[in-house]
Amino acid sequence: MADRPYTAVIDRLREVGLRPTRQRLALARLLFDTGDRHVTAEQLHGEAVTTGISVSLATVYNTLHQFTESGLLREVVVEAGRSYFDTNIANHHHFFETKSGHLIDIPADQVTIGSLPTAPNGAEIEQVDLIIRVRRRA
Amino acid sequence: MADRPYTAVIDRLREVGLRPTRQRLALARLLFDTGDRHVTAEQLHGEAVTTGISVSLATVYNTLHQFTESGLLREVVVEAGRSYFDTNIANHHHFFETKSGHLIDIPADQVTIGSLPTAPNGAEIEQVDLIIRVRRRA
DNA sequence: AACTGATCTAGAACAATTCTAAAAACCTTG
DNA sequence: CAAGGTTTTTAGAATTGTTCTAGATCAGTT
Ligand SMILES: [Mn+2]
Ligand SMILES: [Mn+2]
Ligand SMILES: [Zn+2]
Ligand SMILES: [Zn+2]
Repeated sequence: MADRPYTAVIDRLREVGLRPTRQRLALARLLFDTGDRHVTAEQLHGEAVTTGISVSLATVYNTLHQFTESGLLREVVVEAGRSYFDTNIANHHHFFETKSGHLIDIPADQVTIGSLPTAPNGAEIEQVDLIIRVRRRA
Repeated sequence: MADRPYTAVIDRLREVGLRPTRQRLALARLLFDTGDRHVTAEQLHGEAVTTGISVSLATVYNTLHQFTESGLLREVVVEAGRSYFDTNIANHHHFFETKSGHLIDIPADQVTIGSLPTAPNGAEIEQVDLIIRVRRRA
């Protein structure tokens, strides 16, 4: 990843059928080049701008949704007015720190969910979200 | 509950320190007189208006939040742009039908969550939300 | 009935997100 | 390597759900 740092990301986008445009590549690097993260659209847009990447907020939204539909990201809903996007697409759960709005991963093997009820009326389970809301003590 | 249908609701509001005003009583009856329900503010406002109850949307929001703070309701977050209020305050979980936006209760005893990880860094667990997202098959 | 704080209200304001339609970029083809 | 068709990006307007504001109304007390 030293002198051709984009090839991996380019391939990844091609695999899911998304053209590797300048803004998708830049956003992908912000998202995937460091470890797992949980970001909102405005956060990511802020980072891009700070990093000197010129990209519109509309494109950030478009890209986050495209990445989510392609399985590169997962959307986590914990607050009514805000969407988080999670670069960790492995099966896992979350602590949500109500006050700060921080999400913390819980590896799937640290939680045992047994005996799930069957989905109602021939519906199909898409995802199981476990969110543990915590409050930091004063 | 036949000829003095409001006394039960009045007492319930008094217990949590909320004055039994005309609009709070009317909304409480819409919420609690039939079985358990999951409603949004605008849904409830619509119902009130349809039933001939004159109440502003701001009051519906105020009331839902006051009821939630008082423990008469519980808020359920499943979609980024919308808040559901749940009249079932017993410990339980939810199916969420993505397409229709319907919530279906899962009694707590139908799910086994074992071995929860300890909350991070001296934080305190406030609530454990399990949401099973389902898609109805065509 | 008068008083006083609580509550209600219309409408403005707000925050996050989505939409629009025109410009720019991308990729294939000639 | 230019032209052409398609996809993508963009600024700004629009939309949605919710919250705020400040004046009017109401509930409970005297
Ligand atoms: Mn945000
Ligand atoms: Mn709604
Ligand atoms: Zn995560
Ligand atoms: Zn419920």
